[in-house]
Amino acid sequence: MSLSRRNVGKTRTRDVGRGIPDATIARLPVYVRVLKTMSDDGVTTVSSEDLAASCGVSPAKLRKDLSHLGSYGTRGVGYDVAFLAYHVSRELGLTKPWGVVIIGVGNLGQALVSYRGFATRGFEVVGLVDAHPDVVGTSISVGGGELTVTSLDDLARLVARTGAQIGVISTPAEAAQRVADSLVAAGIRSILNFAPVVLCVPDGVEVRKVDLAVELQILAFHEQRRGEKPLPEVMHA
Amino acid sequence: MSLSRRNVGKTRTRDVGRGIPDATIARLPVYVRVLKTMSDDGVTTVSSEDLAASCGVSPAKLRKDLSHLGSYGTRGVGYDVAFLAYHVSRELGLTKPWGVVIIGVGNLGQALVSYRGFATRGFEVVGLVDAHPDVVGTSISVGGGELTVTSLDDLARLVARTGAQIGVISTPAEAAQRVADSLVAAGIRSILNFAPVVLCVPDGVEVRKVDLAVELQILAFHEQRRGEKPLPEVMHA
DNA sequence: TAGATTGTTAATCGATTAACAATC
DNA sequence: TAGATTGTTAATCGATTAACAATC
Repeated sequence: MSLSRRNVGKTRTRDVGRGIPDATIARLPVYVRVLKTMSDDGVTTVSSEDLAASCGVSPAKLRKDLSHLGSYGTRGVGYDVAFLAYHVSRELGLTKPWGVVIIGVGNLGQALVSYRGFATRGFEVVGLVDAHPDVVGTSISVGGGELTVTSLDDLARLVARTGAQIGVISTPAEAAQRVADSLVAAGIRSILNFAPVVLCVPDGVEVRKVDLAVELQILAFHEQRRGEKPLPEVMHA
Repeated sequence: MSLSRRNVGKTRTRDVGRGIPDATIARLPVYVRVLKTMSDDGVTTVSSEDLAASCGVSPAKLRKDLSHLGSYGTRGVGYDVAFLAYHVSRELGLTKPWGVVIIGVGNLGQALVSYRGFATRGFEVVGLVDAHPDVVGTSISVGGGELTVTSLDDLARLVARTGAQIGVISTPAEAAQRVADSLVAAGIRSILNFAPVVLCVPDGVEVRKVDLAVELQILAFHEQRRGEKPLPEVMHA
């Protein structure tokens, strides 16, 4: 997490709108998704107990999380699903669509381009960038339309023209830092990094990292631990 | 994180080998990767300060993390890169390769299959599974060889034959829970879930979830916050 | 011995949890 | 009013940090 973020101004009684804990923010998207699904299914009201169960958290944690946003429930009744969905969405900034530029149109990049989950949750891929001359100029279908892959040299113009706010790095590790520098130079301050490298960026730029192999390695650790104990009846005799 | 994990047996003076904090475990893969890169670059010794900088953490945190594994450094000198890399790898269970089965060979699934990062970090894709009849029976090239996509009905046999320990779910949301049930029935106890759903699994099964849209939403939140303050000179006058 | 750097301690900070008063 | 459920409080737990004694 960014070192530059601190809880300043703790004097206020209720921290509504400010100083929402990072752990809470990371869970809000889950709440939004589950609430919208419930809403689509025709559910109008839900208790913290039921909503928490659907979200895979404890009711206490859910209520605590929501209390940071304000008071959107009714004691003795529960939460209005649509009403709460709206307010959590708004808090996350999902009322307007966000423009995303994807840099690196290899295997992963192309999978991301055609990932339905982006469009359905408020993100629009507005630009594709690659360094490879063979790929630049190619057309790729995104959602409804088509996008032409741009050269990395044209990134700043692309960002200015499309108003993109988020950059996704899906290049090989070697290229990632250079791409990050270009993104920052182009005015992007939110980066999602799939390359297995620690990026250096100036203060004020937010980087989130997804490393698929890291996730597998954490699973492997637990798997190994599980394997240490069992079969206790056959102690190498 | 799994509710079933607790720090039991705190009586020991040093918790080497047991009770490593979850936060530490999540960082170990980063240390391993950076150490291996350094080792490949011919670096033989490194201080906690330099290694921490390369890993994007503080030196204090790095030393604290490593202290949970044992005492692999030399005071006044630093850490032997290869030696430390080996021991952290071993702790994570990366000395033997792990078999991975990927369920859902759509866009994301195919990107995962051809992701170099798996093989290079100790994971081998040993099975591909899909529900769609058109895809079952198809051959897909993985690393060196080829794999034939199997039907979901044959999952248990596939797992038994290949000895796979980890299941990756890259299906649409609707199919994910059923796939998880099949994986558990087939004996898999480590699942990496890319579908945007909260999976229900029995105790003892470890699930990690990667939700690409969630990462973007967290970025959007911060981006929105950033946008609230600026341009203070032009207060809608 | 003097300088460097680890491994550990203790203090701080943030997140989770359980319990309950407020209130529909 | 009685029953239900939120929003808040206070206690607990775990993670981070800074400082330093141990020791190469």
